[in-house]
Amino acid sequence: GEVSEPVAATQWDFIQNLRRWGFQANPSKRCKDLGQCLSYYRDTEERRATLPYDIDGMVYKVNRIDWQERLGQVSRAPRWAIAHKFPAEKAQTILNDIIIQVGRTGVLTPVAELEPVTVGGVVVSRATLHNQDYIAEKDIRKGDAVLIERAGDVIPKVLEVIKDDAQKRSPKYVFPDHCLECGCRAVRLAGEAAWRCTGGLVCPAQAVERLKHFVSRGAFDLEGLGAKNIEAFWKDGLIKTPADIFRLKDRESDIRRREGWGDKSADNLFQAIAQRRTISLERFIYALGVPQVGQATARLLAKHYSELDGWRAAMDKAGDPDSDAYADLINIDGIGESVAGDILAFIKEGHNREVLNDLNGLLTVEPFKALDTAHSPIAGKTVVFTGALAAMSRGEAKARAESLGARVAGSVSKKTDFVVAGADAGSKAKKAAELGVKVLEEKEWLALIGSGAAA
DNA sequence: AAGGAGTCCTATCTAGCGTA
DNA sequence: TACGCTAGATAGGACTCCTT
Repeated sequence: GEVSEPVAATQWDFIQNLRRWGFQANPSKRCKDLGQCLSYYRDTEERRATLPYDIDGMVYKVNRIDWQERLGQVSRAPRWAIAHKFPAEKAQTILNDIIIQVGRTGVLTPVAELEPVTVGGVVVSRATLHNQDYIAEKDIRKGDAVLIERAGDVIPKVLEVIKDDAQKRSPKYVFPDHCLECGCRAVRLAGEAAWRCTGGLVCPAQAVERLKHFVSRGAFDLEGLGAKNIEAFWKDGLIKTPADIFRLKDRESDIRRREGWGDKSADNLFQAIAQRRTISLERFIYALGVPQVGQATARLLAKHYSELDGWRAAMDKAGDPDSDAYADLINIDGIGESVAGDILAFIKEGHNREVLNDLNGLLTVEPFKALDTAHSPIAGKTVVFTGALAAMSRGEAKARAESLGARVAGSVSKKTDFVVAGADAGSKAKKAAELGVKVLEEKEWLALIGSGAAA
């Protein structure tokens, strides 16, 4: 922040002054050379577990502030300070069981149930096993002792099985060839890693996951109706299909009586639902949960077909692979045979047709609106966000950039026009520097999009 | 007032599709 | 081949609202 006079001439005195003024400061030490730095690093790593808070590493800083100023900074990273992170913490535990989760597209994902163990200050009890091949490659079996790690200090990962020759192991894990939720046959298509349940909307797990997707942020964005409530409402028969959400008002008294529900939460829910009776075509298409059709692809379809009725009519015609309608679909930049196949199969399926017809009478789907980007300074540019922004959430920043006609990408490449770096910008800012991509600080970015005035 | 349940958001990884 | 997009995984912190 701003100070009326320099706080100190050195980093060390700066911290001492802060302490004198009553601030709490992290432990620190003055070192005279690299060796002392590394030895303090090792000391700190040993003390890490006993600290009352989590750290993932430490920072070395040049002590003299006039030297700090002289060294300056490159893009976002100061040349007078550098982080030294601890290696990811590992832990050993027992893999009690392998369970199978069913996703909204029917993908069967194996998850390890672990004997709870503390890794880096956090109790881990589950970890994804990704797919059949992952389990086979590491020869993971029920009851094994396993080594786990929190990758990037967040996601738990099973690294390897710790083999003990004396120990008798359970038989090799056999991946199920049917869905454990609905009993339907499961298939693994050639060239794919995943097994899929063939039950479609008949499978309760898929039906619920589809509903969760329908109300999620990028889709209908119904606050007050998250994953837990969808499950509960489904179980109690309040919501079986997406259209039921818009008929919930008929069951209002049931909902107000529910445990954990008061007037405030019920009012909020009904208000959110009422607001979403009108929705943009791109959100509507995304909400359907067609495999391989995420936000970007839904937008392409909305843009190309403009209106819901037009899109549905075109998809019906495109069922014939020799039709012009099919050629038109395939010709959309970003849509190939595989994606088109999933869309057409979805539209053809009976349950999905019922859902679409049902929703038709309950909702107003707005035609696609082209953006007015004539005066936008960032129209057509590709931007990547990294680090934490102070002024707004990542989602908000993304929406703002997109509403101004920019594309928001997840990783930095040669095609990136600029990177917006918030606090703690990491590898992406580094990559941008390597590629010579322009890096904007948050302040510069806000100035560029003229956010000072905007609400 | 405190505690708990639910939601939202973010981080990272694996895998497959589509385009240039 | 490089890159963007989509999907499906787990955990934790901030926040809101309900119950006790």
